[in-house]
This record gives sequence, structure tokens and C-alpha cells, in this order.
Amino acid sequence: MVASAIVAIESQLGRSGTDTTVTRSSLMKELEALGVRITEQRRLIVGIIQNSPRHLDAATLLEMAKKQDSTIDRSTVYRTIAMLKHRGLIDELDLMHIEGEKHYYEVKTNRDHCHMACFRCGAIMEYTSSAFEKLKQDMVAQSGFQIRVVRLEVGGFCKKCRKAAN
Amino acid sequence: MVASAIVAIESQLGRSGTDTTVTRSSLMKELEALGVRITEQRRLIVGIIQNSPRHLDAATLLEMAKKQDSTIDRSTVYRTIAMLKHRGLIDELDLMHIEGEKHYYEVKTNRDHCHMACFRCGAIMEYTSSAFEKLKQDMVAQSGFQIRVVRLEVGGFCKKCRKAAN
DNA sequence: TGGCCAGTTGCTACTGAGTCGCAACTAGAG
DNA sequence: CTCTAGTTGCGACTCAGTAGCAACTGGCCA
Repeated sequence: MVASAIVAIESQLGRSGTDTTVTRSSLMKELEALGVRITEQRRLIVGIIQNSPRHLDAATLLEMAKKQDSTIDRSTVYRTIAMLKHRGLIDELDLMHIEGEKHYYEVKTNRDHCHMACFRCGAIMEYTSSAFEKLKQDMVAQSGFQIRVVRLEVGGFCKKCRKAAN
Repeated sequence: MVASAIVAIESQLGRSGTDTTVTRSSLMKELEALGVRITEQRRLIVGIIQNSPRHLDAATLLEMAKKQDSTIDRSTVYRTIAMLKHRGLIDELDLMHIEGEKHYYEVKTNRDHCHMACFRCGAIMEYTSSAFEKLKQDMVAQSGFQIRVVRLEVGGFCKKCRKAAN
């Protein structure tokens, strides 16, 4: 469907004068602080997620983990993902189902941000802005809804592909 | 997981003075206009989607269709959904995976809107505001990305459940 | 009005993501 | 060092969605 592998492109596209720097926490430290049992498998899986330059899906994560420990099981990977998600340490993304029905994961950041997925080249770009914060504030103020998780995903064509397609 | 069935609650929670009315197009008319072949099965499936007061997933849609025509097949439902999605007549939602990994569908509206899913009671609320439009404009202006589809989903607790849980 | 055929359907078999129950194993508290 | 609650690997399972193919049909054209 998408020619090349999904590429993560980090970007800080905030309005000037506003701090829109995205930072990610250390999963291992958070787990220790939460008193979660640290097993060899968890250390391995968490390390892969933390150090990956791009968004990983469960199957890819399993594959990478197996390269370092061939005995690690699919269930363990799924259970670890579920645990991290449940504790609010990682976010789950669909990336507009750009490559099938997979789910992708990323370490929770200090700021909510949007993922833009290019249908042509498969690039995933991240975007933060104060307008997003404003929108969330409005939502809470007007509806009384208490926000736990936010997911903003956009599908379309990136600058390059837009030009390439005339 | 969620006690009651998912309930759709329509809401117009815009900033005062701004038109945030959400309207949905007529799928059958759009299909005719596009020159798509109108089969009995498509008429049935499209009718169900159009008239449903809540967001349907593929399995529920199939079940409802089978009540009116027991010979209709799963593949036909999936193929019709794919066709409508591809033509941009319906939007696909995940609703924060509030009830498993299903996908839900809704008729494309004139305005992009947000879905708020309550983790406790399963209610799905819709939200539109000019701040959302502003955010999209900013994204396009700052990144050069050409937006085709937008999905903004929020998980958390609705006003009632927030109170009930103290 | 009837015939034709590209597009659509139903069927069956399949894939791939994710889950479940259980016996064996182990992190880390005491 | 010991003990046990929490975790792992395993195998069998569920469930959403897809693919190939022969039979059927909507709607265009004579």
C-alpha cells in the first residue's frame, strides 16, 4: 500500500513565542517508581520502545525483541504493551490505518500532539501547537468532560508529495 | 468492559456566535450522482447506516442487515463499507477502542468534529468548535500538509460519570 | 422489451491481531 | 536463602477482515 517503510519525522512546529518542545519520559525509571516488577523481558521490550526512532507496532516489537532473546513470547509482548498502556506510560496510535489495522505505540510525552500520516510516502509527522491546548480547554469548559487520553490523527499528503503530485 | 451499550449523544457545543451545526449528506443520492451501481444489498446497507442513531461497527451492521435479508453476506457488508470509505462518503472511527478493536462508521458530515468516549458509561458525544477549525488551519499553514481526513478522539469521563465517581 | 456483460454477490477458506487458561519459572521482600 | 505473588511460555482459541472464484444481476443499448 505504502511504498516505503513508515518514517518518523520529529518536528517542532509551534507558534513562535510558545514552548512546544516535546519530551519523553524514561519508562524504566517510571516503572521502578511505580513498584512494577522488573523482569528481563520487560527490560528488553521497554528498552526497544524507548530507543526506537519510529513508531512500532506489536509485531515489529516482537520481531526486534526476538533478535535479542529468541525465547520471548508474543503474549509477553502484548501483556507488556497492555500494562504500559494501562499505567499511562505509552500511547496507542492507529496512524490512520496507513498500513493495515496495526496499532502503534509511543512513549507518553509531556504535551499532546498530532500525528500527520502521508498516504503517498508513509511519512509520519508530529505536530504540536498552542491551538491544540486551546481546543482541549474549550472542550472541557463547554462539555464538562474529563479528558484522560487524546488522539488527533490526520491523513493526507505531506509537503513533498503534494508538490510531486502537482 | 463497558456496562451499557454505546449511546450516541448529539450535541452542538460551539462557541456562541459561531455556526457549528453538523449536517449529514444523503448517501443514496451521492452514490447515484457518482454513477455507482445500486444493488438491493447496497440500498439496504446504506439505509441502515444513514438511519442509525448511533455509530455502528461492521458486525452490528451485518446483524441488522441480516434481519431484513438473511442471505446477505459478511463480505458484502465489508466491501460496501470499503467502497463508501474510499469514496469519502463515510468516516471510520475507533472511539478509543472503548469496546475492543472494532471500527465504527458514520456518514460524512459538513464539519469535522471530535468524538468523546466515556470509559465508564460508554456514551459517545460529539463536539464541534471553531477552535478545531483554527487548529486545522494552523497545521496546514505551518507544515504544508494537505489534509484529507481528520480524526480527533478523546477518552475520559463524561460530566455525569465524573460526578458519580466523586 | 429483451439480451448482454462488467460489476457485484455469496461462498469457502484463509490470514493476522490479539486473548485465555494453565503449569513452570523467578524477582525481590523478608 | 527461602518463599510466594506476579510473570512467563505455551498452545489453542476467538474474532475482524480478506481473497479467489463461480454464479448472479443492474442498467445500458439495440
